[in-house]
Amino acid sequence: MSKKTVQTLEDIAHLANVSRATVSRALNNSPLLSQQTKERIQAIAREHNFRINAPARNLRLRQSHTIAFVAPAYYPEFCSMEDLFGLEILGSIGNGLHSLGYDLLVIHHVDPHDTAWARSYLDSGRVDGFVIMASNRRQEHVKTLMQIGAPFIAWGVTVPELNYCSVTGDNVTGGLLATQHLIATGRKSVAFLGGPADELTVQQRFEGYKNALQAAHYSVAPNLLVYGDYTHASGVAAMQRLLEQAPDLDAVFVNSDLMAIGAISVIQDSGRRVPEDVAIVGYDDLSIALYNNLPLTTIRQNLPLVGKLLAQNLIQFIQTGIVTNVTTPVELVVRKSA
Amino acid sequence: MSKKTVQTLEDIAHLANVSRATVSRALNNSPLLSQQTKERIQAIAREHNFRINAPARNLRLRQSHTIAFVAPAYYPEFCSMEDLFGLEILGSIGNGLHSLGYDLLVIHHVDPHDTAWARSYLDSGRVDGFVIMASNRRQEHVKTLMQIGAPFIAWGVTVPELNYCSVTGDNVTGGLLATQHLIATGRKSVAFLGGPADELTVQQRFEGYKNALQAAHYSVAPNLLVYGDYTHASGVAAMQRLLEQAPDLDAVFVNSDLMAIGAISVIQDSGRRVPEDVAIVGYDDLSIALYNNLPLTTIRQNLPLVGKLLAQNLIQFIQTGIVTNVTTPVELVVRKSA
DNA sequence: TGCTACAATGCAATCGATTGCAAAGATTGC
DNA sequence: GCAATCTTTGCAATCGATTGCATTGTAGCA
Repeated sequence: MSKKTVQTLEDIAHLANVSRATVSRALNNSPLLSQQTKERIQAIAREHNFRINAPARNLRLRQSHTIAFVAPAYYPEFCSMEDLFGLEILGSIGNGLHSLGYDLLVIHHVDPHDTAWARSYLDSGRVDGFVIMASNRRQEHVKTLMQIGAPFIAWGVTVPELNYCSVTGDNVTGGLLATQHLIATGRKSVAFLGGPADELTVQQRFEGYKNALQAAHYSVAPNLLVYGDYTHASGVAAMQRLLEQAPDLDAVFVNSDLMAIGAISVIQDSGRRVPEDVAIVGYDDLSIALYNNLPLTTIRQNLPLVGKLLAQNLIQFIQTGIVTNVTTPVELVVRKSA
Repeated sequence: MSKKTVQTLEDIAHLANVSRATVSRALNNSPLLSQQTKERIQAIAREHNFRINAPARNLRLRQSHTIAFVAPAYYPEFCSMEDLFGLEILGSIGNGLHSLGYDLLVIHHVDPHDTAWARSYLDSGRVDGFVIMASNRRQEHVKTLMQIGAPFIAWGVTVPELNYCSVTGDNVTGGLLATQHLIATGRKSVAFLGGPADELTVQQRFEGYKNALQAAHYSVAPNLLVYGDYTHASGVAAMQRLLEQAPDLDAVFVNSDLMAIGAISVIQDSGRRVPEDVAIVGYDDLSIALYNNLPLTTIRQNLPLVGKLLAQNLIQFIQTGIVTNVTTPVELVVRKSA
């Protein structure tokens, strides 16, 4: 348990018989040094297990090499789909950042109207930028961050007229794949249980749904359309409405796994069977989709890719100012519910 | 979007017509300053929305005010109960740390045999300590961290003979509550589907199970005992064995929600109904327990409290060296499966 | 040999907050 | 009135890494 004795550049400098400056250049692979010297010093540093002091470096360079993930507020008694989704995505962001030499800080933001939190983290030099989960409900965040000029990237469809980095799933294709699958398996009356109707995300999924129906010469019936807010409870309520409006439906494309699970319970309570009488396709492929008692057929977002892109593109923006808006692919995962 | 002009102590010092030193003391509430001066300076700082520069402070104080949460390795294709549990606990740790003025860094640790990661974070001054999820399988981590003298706190039963901080659920009571509930609702043959048999956690839950049985004058039958590894798949396998060994059981106390869900599917596939024919009690009360198609009766760990304690006690240890080992309460949550 | 050009390295200031010590000012006691 | 004491504040060194500029050393060329 010997305490580390080689802690600073100075220490390495002594060992190598050079100056601090040279060690610094060697470790940063500066072209000013001869290859030979660099290698010699790097070897010594490695040998002594040298780790550069982050606070000192951050102070000097005026950057923290740290990105904050702004987690949705945490309510133990209320767990929305976004919370679960956010948690599942966290890991892949961490991986992406790590390979770029950045650390991941998690901050729990409570009050969406509070504008001080971002400044506070930025001004104090603790983070270089933010990753936020931006549904429409959180557009506030986007606007706040834009206003204070904070570097950030958002998951979700870009708010029109605002120019910022984003990564979003291919919602149109998602809606298309889900609906095509239901049609292909012989369903005749396919309903759409969406997230909030005013969200672009939801409108895009609806477009995919509509396209698939039209391609199969199905009509888009208004009584087959309902909306929730991604939560389990809203899925239950929406499904109840749907069954009243269209008792003879035989399939539902649901905009989240959590709502899908709620919907399934309503359908089963009504005496119908899933998937025999009514087929269900969910969205996101959270772990609950797989582990649900009736494993969910669902649209999988490529979370590892999403996380990697969020990390890479944010850092690119910070370093170069280039704004990127990318769309990630989705795929259909067929399990038991459809 | 005016760029901040008041960035440093120096700036505040000018505004207040005092020196850097005085401003520093005022903000740190030093007793060396008169109350009047402190308030005046604090007011100015607040007014100008001053945030102290973290890297500079960290450099000078040789501490980062940041704690690392060591997340279990992230495998997109394999999501163990511990991963989910870890993710759900993350939020509450963050809250606990935040109220103590600490930040939360998430690090994804890949290789359990790699011993360099901890040193690396510590030596570089990026974090002051670690929170780890320590099941038996991860005892390696505990030993590694002890060896290098890293400050840390672990979730889980303490490894015997090692002296470190820990927080763990009241497993004996958990086992007791679950089993008592099953007995109280008239079950006659209550099985135990545990995690790994060599884990202390599991042994404690078994003790609670045994105590409840004995108090009700039930016998502890060896054919009612099986073990898994917390994963869904292992729950399925274990339940199959159980049904062979004891086809007439009418209740199972399962050591994790994920295994419970697997067990339920096996039971249903065998033509039995849950809870009518076989009652199931899970463990942890993860979100999947609530949202499962058949909502799980389970033992809830008080995650908000757990997170708070992990945060508080780790920081206490860092500051004072006091080693604490606390046990947090659990409660029975009755839903549909038992 | 003498001069220029350039490669390799070192010096020292800098980033911003903290703190031991010194100094200035206020108060008390005699 | 003056020294002694206490309160309040400032000076300046310090933490460790980076980098513009200066310096030393070496090679090339006439």
